[in-house]
Amino acid sequence: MRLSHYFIPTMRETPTEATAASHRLMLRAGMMRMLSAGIYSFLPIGWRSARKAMEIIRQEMERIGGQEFYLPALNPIDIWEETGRSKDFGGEMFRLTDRKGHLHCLAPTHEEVICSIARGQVRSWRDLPQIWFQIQLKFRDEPRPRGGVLRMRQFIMKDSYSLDRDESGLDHSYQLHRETYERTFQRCGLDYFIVGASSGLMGGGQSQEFMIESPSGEDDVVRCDHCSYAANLEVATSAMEPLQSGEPGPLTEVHTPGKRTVEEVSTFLNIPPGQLVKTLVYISPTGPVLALVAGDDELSEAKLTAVAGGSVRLADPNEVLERLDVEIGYLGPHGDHGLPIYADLRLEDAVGLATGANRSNHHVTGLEFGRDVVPDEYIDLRTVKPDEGCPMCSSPVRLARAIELGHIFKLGTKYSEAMGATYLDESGREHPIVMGSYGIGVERILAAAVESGKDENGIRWNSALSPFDAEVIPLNNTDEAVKAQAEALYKSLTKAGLAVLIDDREARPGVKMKDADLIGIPAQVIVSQRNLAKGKVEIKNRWSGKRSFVGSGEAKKTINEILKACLPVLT
RNA sequence: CGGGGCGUGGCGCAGCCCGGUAGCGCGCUUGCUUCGGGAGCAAGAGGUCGCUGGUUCAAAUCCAGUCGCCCCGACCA
Repeated sequence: MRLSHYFIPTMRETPTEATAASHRLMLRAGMMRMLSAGIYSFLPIGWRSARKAMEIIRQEMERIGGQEFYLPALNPIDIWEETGRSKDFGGEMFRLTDRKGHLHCLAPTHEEVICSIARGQVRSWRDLPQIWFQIQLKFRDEPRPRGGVLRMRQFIMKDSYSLDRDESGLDHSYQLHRETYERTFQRCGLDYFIVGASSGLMGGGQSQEFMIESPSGEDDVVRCDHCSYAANLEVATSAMEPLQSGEPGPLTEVHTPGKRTVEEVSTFLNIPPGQLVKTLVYISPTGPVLALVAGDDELSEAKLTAVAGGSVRLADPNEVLERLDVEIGYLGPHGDHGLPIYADLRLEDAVGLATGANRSNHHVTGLEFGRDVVPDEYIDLRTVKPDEGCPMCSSPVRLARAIELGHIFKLGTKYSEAMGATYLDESGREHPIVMGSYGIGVERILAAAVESGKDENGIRWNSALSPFDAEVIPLNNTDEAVKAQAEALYKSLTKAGLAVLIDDREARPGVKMKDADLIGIPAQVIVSQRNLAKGKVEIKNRWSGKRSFVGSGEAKKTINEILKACLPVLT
């Protein structure tokens, strides 16, 4: 392609709204432009990279027998009503009405469409297993799009679905995806890691996320650098020390005027925060529940969700007052509230604790688990903090920000049961199809690659995702000899099968070199009077900055060496 | 949803308090010179000051509303 006629609107200055590094560079390098919050247009070089990422994904999916579909983004709302997810997604789903007044939505994911196909066409155990995938637009009305391409309202996702006859089939399909995702991200050159995760709105069982560390990320992860333990903060555990109990004693009410928070009560009563109990009221699908954690711990809503049987939200102060007749800040778990009680593991057998007295301006001391409070269940409810012991090896863990690149789920039969997607086994008995669901964010691959390869001059693409293999740069194309050699190189390299860009613009050398570094193509072929006089062609490796001076006949070989050096390898 | 910030040529910004000719840098066009890390000189083009309404002789500027965008937060009793 000729830069004189190819549309790459680079920017010297960065639009103010871009704060994430990948966002800034993708705008400056002319890869994309924003149309509206969370909605971006891909420009030619951005789209070339996106296509390369999608092609890697496609090859890896086909390698495990995945079959590519192209499913509708516009869905009748009916299938979403069948599974109850119209309600679950709520405002996050774009909805519209057709001219006949029928409700539709723009699909945020495609389990329902897959099931609607499967229930009509998959009849027999002989039809299973299947792996169906697509690379398609997804629509989610995110409350807060951000980070450029990192959280969008319209984005490209590779989503695949496995259909199996039983759990062991699902295990196998899940494992295939796990392996193929590893290959995919390795081929994209991303330093990913895998974490155990909560399955959120998708429902179902086991789930893992493929993450990459980045300050622009939105997920908090716990990582151990000593062993390989890694987990989303929502579900991470640690080798936590048991609660340090206070002195055992009788339950005693104390006057604590105006002291509501753990900090205030702790200071006022001169009791360490760890010997207080936080009593939280959550609204679960089955009604309000009490959740208890130590005063110096924070509750993980994801963990509570797992035991409460559905998404939970903190009750607001008025709800608590109406329901329990206690002001928040003075709530305690003792006394008969008539609600299910879930207590964090650290509280088991703890004695001599302080908590609210269930009466305004009063707390109690001497609270004893087992005597004053008998929780329905002791479970892990707390959020891990930095430097706590790794649950695998006890070394201190650290917290990091990460971008979620992909997510794999074992769905089970949630959707197939709701939508009647069943098959008949050998003995003629009907069973729901056992499903898995697996996603990869295509734009996030690009953003992650840009972030991890960037330097102070711009993007450094690896060969796998680079929009072009080489850029020929005639530094002074008013010089006929320079121009002639550049053109000759452009033609011969292109003929040799490389994707070549030539900067044939009438621009000054500095401009061309700055733009080339910004765009980040791995090999730069610099043609100039200076090099010509020496009978050499200059080839710059964008990653290392190293320049080689070779005869024009060796240019292709040198470029191929650079491309090879910049090509991620499977480990 | 809550808080904060910002909307002025393609991009980055000033002007707004204190109402009166819309300005700067980059980019763009033309010419000449220049040509290895975002050139110099000269001459140009380009703006309903987000939108609506109000106050006023007069509004980018003051007031009200509205839309859009960015950042932080989203209840831890």
